[in-house]
Amino acid sequence: MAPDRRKMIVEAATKSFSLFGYKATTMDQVARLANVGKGTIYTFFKNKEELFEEIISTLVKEMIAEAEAVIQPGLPITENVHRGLFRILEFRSKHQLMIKLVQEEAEMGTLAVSEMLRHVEDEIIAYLKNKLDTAISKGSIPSMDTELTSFLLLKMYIALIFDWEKNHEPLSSDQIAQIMKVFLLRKLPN
Amino acid sequence: MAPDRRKMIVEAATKSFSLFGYKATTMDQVARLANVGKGTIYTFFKNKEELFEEIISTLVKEMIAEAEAVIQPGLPITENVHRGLFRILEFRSKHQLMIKLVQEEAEMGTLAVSEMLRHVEDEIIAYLKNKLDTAISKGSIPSMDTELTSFLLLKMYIALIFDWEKNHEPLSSDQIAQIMKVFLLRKLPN
DNA sequence: CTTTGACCAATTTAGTTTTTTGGTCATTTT
DNA sequence: AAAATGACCAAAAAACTAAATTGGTCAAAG
Repeated sequence: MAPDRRKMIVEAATKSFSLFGYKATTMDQVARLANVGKGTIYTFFKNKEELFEEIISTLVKEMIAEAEAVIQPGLPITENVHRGLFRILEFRSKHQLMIKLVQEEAEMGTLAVSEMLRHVEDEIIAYLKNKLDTAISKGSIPSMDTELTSFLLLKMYIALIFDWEKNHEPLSSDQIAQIMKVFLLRKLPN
Repeated sequence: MAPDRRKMIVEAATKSFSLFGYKATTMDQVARLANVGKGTIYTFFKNKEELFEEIISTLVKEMIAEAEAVIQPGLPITENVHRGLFRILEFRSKHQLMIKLVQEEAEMGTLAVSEMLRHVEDEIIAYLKNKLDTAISKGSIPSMDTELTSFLLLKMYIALIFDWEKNHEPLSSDQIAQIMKVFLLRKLPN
């Protein structure tokens, strides 16, 4: 039963990134936590950033699995887009690694972290766009620029959930759902 | 012909803030540029931040004057809101002081600057809300939550004009106008 | 062939000194 | 007397330095 070193490394790194952030996580620490020599890490990953990438990639997959889990085929597409997006942003604001990374970007502006968060955003938009394209081909919503719409939907959700609350009473899930419908049921330029 | 010292101070400070940003502008420099003893500044302004506030307040007034200048009473409200907002964001992205402040916030995170930019945003939203309230009372657009709508409109504009361009071809003014119409002509929850 | 940790250049941090800064106020100018 | 000034000060920031840490390598061990 040779231990799966790669897996141990990824688990150790995930834990450390979640706890201390990207910058404050040292490769020595990851090696120690993973019960592995430091050099071993470099047989699986070219460098620290690539290890980080693998972890974020897993996180994005989890995120999308979460979204898929709340989507119900019987419901209208507008409701499902809302549920999925809402779940993704909930995930984003509850998941320890995400919390830590967002915090690190805000207060230290670590470059690798900014790039990774941007990448996550792009993945969410791509996922959303895919859903919209399918819905259009099925005739559930009018044809539109799905790239632009996905982009706007995500930006709006982020603004409504994270920025609006800084000055106002939080919006109910229903209110947010209504706002989104305005977008999906009207034709946007394409 | 006693020189208007207050005015000279404000002009010198505006120039210096625009050129070097808030932090890098020293009160000594402002005094020198204004041909005034340093103590004189403090007979007009309680401190550096209050001087900054006065300048930003003037800038907001200019901004709104710019918006008013492109608004034409004959046009539909949706067109006018688009014109005004577009002009405001154009101003924001062209005006030297604004450019410098946005840059300073991004790369140094100066607290006083963040607060001031937030304040500017709030003023724009308040201006917009006022326009929408008037339009509703005249029956030009359906009744809606104007605070929320103004907030969303501004956030969307910023996303479309500044964020979208990072990955995509810039949108035409017409495209942006269309997106905005979707918002103004449909009832949002209130 | 895989794994390792001592090793190294390069970067970061911590500790210290020096300089600069916002703001005051006794003195000067008008 | 009222307004304006700039030398002055405590506090904050910048510059400098020494010390410690880091990501990554590689010869040796397993």
